[in-house]
Amino acid sequence: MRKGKKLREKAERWVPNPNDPSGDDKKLLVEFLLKHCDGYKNAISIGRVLQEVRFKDEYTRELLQHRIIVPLREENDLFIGTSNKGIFLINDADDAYKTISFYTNRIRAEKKHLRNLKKIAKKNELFKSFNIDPKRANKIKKYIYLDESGVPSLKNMKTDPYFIVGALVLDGTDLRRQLARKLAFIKDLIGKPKDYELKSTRLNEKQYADILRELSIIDYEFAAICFIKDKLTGHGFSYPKSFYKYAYDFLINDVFDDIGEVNLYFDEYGGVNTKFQAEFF
DNA sequence: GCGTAGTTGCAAAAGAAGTT
DNA sequence: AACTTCTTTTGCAACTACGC
Repeated sequence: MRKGKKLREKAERWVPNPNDPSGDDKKLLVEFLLKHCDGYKNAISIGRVLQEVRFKDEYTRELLQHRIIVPLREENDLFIGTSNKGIFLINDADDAYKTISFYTNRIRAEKKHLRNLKKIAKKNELFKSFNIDPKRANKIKKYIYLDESGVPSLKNMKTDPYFIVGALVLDGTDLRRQLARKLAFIKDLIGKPKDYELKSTRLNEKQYADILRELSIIDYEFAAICFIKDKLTGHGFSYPKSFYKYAYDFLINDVFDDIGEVNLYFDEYGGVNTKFQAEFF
């Protein structure tokens, strides 16, 4: 409980930037929240906030969000939580959890749409003759991480019936940084040291759920292909090297959209790194 | 299925700042 | 001075979740 108290005290001490024209109204809102909306159980709708607080300026619902609430969320000493009941001041773990869930679900829902649109765009070749502004294209860098499971050989089918290749696609460098930060946070969350190597087999169910929830906020794309060796008839599959190459060709072509610059990261396994990477381009 | 909650992208308009 | 380009302001519309 000590931590919660600390946050509250920080909010009490919070003062706006003196040359912020909305500073006074921000302070009014923070004071109102401290008095009436401490914690998610005391959430109050923006409509009621507008009725009860004597702001200096006139606000609509959205204007209050744009000018006051959103900027306040960039502050470090307090956070205005949200739920379907209204806004409130975050004080303890429950409050934070409520708000994190709210955002996470929202983002997940939007990402579902994003994925579907990308799929449809690809299927219908919408981007085939689409030229992105070259000035901008240079700035978008993609990072694709590739990894496989199993071996690309048809030799030991009983013990090793599948060959799986997977790709993780990240847009831009700041996303990479974001992911690194997130992983550090996750290790902290499940009580592991910074240099701990995350292995899914070493996690219990709760840790698994926590990690998936945290990662779901990051905007990555993921694709994987599973080859069932039993069902493979083509001649080329009997050669591990061409099988391997075919698998990654297939995956990368599927995962690719032809925008911007690409960096490929292969898993170190088998020293294939440079050799195969060279063969793809 | 409808209404209400918060949130945010979008577009239009207005203003600011460069450019020729 | 005229034109263009960028930024800011502002309300609308759309999204999901949830309760009825």
